Amino acid sequence: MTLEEAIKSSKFKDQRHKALIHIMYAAYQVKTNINQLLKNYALTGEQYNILRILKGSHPTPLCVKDIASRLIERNSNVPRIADRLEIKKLVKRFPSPEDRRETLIQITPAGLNLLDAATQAMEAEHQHIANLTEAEAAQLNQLLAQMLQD
Amino acid sequence: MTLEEAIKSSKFKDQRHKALIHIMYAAYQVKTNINQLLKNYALTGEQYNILRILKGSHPTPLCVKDIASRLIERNSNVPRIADRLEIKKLVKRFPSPEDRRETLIQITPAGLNLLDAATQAMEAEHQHIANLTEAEAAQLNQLLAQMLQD
DNA sequence: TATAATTACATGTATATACATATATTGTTC
DNA sequence: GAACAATATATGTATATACATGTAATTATA
Repeated sequence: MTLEEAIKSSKFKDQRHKALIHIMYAAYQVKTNINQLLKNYALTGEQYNILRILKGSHPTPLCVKDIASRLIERNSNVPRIADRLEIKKLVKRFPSPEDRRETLIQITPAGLNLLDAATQAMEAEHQHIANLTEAEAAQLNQLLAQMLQD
Repeated sequence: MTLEEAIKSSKFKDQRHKALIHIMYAAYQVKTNINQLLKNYALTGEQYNILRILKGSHPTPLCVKDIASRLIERNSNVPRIADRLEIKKLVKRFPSPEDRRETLIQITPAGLNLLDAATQAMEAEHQHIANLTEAEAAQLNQLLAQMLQD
């Protein structure tokens, strides 16, 4: 479905205005697709993102603020998402011995297993979602980078 | 800030994978920017979107499902967002005389005034956010449309 | 070193998202 | 027209987002 069909409107002030709406529509489509896929693993998008970040540093645990600094959506509430991961025993949590204000979070073997399975499915899905050649994707990345620079 | 700086990572499988993350990052930046601006009008992004949709059909009211069908985020809960707009007297709500299952929603004069002020600020902001020429924006739109097709 | 400022995290509240279920109304079929 | 199916909205629950506030630990400073 095109953007115009999706929002039943084609009244854009100009191409730049349309591009802003288009980006939000594309992001929603991508997110929805990913969330659907992750339901097979009983994970939400943010839970998956946090597991992926923790795997990146594994076996070194990360504190809450280091996880937050790697998330796109900075206002996600890492302590509460970690609560849910901990209940499912996908991460464990313990106070930092060096700075007892910090809570260190580490992915468990169960977390690694689930993440690997989800990531495999995700990569297959990514190929399906992004109907672009590598050259086109590179151009899209260049335009997005330029748009966001100030 | 570039995507890589924002998420402290540059490990992408390929350009297509990066493009998906990039789109979600760009959308987040745009949304955050817009939400900040709308705080001056005590509106959330979704409240603004619904007011804009209602203005589009004004003075004809729209039922809940027609509003939902024009939103990018389809799972937004229109009845509850309408609750909040109604409390602020920005919309009024009444059962449809033709089909009493439907609730018709209409933007009030106060809603129109607030929306106009917010929209004016929004348009100025849009020019600032999207650091692209019209030709570049058109190219971005083309790439997004292609990415989302089928 | 006592006090103040800062930092890190947890928690509270409002809103939104995602989805399931309930209720009222309308449409369909026999 | 009665029974059933479909539709429209409302409501309930879990999670996430956005932001304010509280609390403990650390750092800075007088």
